[in-house]
Amino acid sequence: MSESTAQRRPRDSSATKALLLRAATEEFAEYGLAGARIDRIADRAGANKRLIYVYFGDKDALFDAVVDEQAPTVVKAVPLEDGDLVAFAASRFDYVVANPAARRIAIWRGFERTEPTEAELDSYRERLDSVTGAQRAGRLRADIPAADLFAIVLRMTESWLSAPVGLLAVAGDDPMSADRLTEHRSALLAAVRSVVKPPA
Amino acid sequence: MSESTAQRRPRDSSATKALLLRAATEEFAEYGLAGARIDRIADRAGANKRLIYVYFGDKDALFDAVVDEQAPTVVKAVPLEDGDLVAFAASRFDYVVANPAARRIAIWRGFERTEPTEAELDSYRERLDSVTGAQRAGRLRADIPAADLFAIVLRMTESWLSAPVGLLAVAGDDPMSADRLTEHRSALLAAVRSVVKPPA
DNA sequence: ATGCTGTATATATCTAGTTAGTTACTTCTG
DNA sequence: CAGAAGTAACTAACTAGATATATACAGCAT
Repeated sequence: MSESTAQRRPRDSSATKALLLRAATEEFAEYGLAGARIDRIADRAGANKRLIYVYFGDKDALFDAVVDEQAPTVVKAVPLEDGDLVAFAASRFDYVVANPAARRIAIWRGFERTEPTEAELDSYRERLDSVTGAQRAGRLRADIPAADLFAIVLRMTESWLSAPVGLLAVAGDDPMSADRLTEHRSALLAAVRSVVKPPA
Repeated sequence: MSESTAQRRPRDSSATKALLLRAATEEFAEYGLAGARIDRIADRAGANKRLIYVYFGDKDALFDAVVDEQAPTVVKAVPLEDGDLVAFAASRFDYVVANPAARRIAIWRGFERTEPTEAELDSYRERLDSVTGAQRAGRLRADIPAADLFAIVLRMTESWLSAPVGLLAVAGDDPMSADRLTEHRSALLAAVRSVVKPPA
């Protein structure tokens, strides 16, 4: 009977590997490194547990694989051009709304791991250069160091999504509805504009 | 020999309980709920594991106890008076620098748990009222809803401490030195001032 | 001595990682 | 083109070590 019910997917190692990575991303996003369960990842992927060890190594290596895939994806999806931090904030907000897992992985990564990769360093260097350039050109305020300004704007984009549940609960109904998100988005952008504008 | 080496503390259930709670706070801050180990908590406290179950119940209940103690402490330490969000930001930044565990617990709590307590709701209500009042009085910009403004400022205070390691790494040397923290503090307050100022 | 505070030790459950296989596909050979 | 031989993808069942929780016992204080 298993032949009729459990339609088996054709054998394809790279497809299976991709499914596992996807499942791992969800699982780690939800439970973190320590809370994630290897068995659950295999189940989510509809694949056998053993294949995780074949394709990725141990649990830590799998987590690394997830992080290593996530980071460049975000960087590409959320560009920072000419130091335009307002556009950056808009883009990042949209991205995080659409991909909640990305933010959670990033946070957990910050908790569990410490060493940034070389690619990561490069991408931050690039972003800081962009900010510094815009500061020199007078398009961004220059009384705040580039790194500080960038860090502040970065966190601002997550304010609503990482707000304490208690705050959201008293803030009115369904803080995550499409309308409410749109409302917050404008608020966020107005705030970012105020922060980055060069003083008159 | 254990009698001679391990100078025994006099029996005092409430002192032991407090030690356990303290130890649990550190442990949970460091590893999260799933990553925390009951044995390590008992060790840290220099108390017996069993007492955790006697005084608090199971692991989850212990985590709740930690959270329940943490929240009011932060609220008291970081006041919001007359909707003065700049002073609030300064105070919160200082508090979080001094108590890194508080922030980590709060984040983990946001991940693992969902239901806010009634006391928590009250404290957020109070804070929002304070912001709304200041908006009406023209001391804060009113084009951003109180909840959004508060959420944004709240996250801004953590920008530096929760910044990605990669960013901090390329931002110059020792981002957590006293001098650097002072520098960021002024940057933060300047940014908050810009955000909350009513448009001219 | 009696109840509260504390300890040492057991148990039962979980879970990461393994071992030993089976199933499907590919390729070579007559 | 059959079909044997080889290989890659996959699976189920297991193990060794952790880990949360429970039990049985010991000392202190009133």
